[in-house]
Amino acid sequence: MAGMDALSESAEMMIKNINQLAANEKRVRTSDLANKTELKPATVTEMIQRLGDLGLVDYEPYHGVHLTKQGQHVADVIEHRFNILERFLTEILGVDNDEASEVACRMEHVLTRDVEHKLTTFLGIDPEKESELFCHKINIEDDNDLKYLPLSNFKEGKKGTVKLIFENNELAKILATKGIIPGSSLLLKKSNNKVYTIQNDEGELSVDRDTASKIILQN
Amino acid sequence: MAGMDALSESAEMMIKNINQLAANEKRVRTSDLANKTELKPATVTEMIQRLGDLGLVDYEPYHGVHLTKQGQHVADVIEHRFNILERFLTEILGVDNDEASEVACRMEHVLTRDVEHKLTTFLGIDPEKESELFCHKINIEDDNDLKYLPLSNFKEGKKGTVKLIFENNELAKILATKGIIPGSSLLLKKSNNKVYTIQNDEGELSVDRDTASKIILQN
DNA sequence: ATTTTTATTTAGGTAACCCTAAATTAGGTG
DNA sequence: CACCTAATTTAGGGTTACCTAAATAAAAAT
Repeated sequence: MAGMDALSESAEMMIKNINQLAANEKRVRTSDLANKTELKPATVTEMIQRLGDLGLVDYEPYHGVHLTKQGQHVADVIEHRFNILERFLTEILGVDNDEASEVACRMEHVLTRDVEHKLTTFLGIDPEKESELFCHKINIEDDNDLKYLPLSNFKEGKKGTVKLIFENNELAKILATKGIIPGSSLLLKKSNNKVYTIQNDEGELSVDRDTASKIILQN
Repeated sequence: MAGMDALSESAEMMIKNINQLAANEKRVRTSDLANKTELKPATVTEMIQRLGDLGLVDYEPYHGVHLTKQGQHVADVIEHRFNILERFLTEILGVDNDEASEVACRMEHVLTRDVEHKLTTFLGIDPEKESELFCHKINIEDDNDLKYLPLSNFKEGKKGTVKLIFENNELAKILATKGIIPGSSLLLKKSNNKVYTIQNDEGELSVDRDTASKIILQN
């Protein structure tokens, strides 16, 4: 390939920013990039011209840029690395969000494929499958007053995801026949503190309180 | 302080190299640095002049350099970061030595104090105590193929020791009720990439993939 | 359609990092 | 001590990545 040499951090950042602004599919304008990157417009022009020469963006003077296939690939890799690093820093090390974001943004340019892969695995993500999807979903924040509760403490009408099922395998096996397995979701239709009626894709069933206390959900 | 702006990667590398060559306490010569860094002598001269202006080295034309107190501090920080990163990459992620060394050498310039600290703690080192000693001891014993892996990446039938449990306290608490706590051991009985059935002294339980990814084991 | 405003680019400058080639200095030798 | 050689520095050049100010093109307004 043409531009197989490592790109500079600046170049990679520009590509990343183009990608982020390109969400709305139209060409990205110089001034938008200047805003986002805190660079002067003239500097942006210069950069995107260079990226154009490298075949990473399609640049039409006075009419903005968009990423070429090659450029898109670079953006995807960078974004994935950023996400992985950010997750590692926040979830594993407990670095706070702003700092994690900054550090990840600097480290993303320095990761190798192998380290990226190993980190991904470490985070419990299957590198093969998820790599593509994961790239474009930054869902680190969102909810996260995620509560873990046994079904016995769930509120009527609430939907949740089964996270784990305690104790004996037998119970787990029986529940499994009704589609109640870790990872599945269900709705608590009714409960009166004695009988818990739940519904999922496969129908309804009722369990006693003791059983309910062994099914841990996340709402 | 004078040079409180972040140093460039090049500048930091030069300081690091000066420090490494200064083991034998005498002044470090231009040609030694040129050799070690793979830069041309003229380039080295230019760099160390810049570092001199910043007060990081004491430079006497034609007679080499040595680090000032300030420069020594920079070198110590960088070296510590390098060691920590290298250990993390090799011991925890299982990256092979050469690559770990290279990546660590690029990342060392990008770590913040906080991340450095948290990583140090993560490696089981008390950041306060060891910081000084650790700087100068690269004791990456090749011992072990001890890998840290999330339960979600564990092989069926494998036994392991729980090293840590990520993320939320609540989950950790729930798992603890079943004896899944850091330091305990467990066996992954079955897994199908969706449901993970584990066994320990206190019985069996099943967890979903997401939960499994938050339980880190050492085999 | 012409003018005005705004966006963009070009031109020209600075600093960090790299280089080669030419000058200079230090140190060892006869 | 003068000389030679090897180490070092200076001089001059190139690229990247920034900048400001001036020129130009596009878009908006009249």
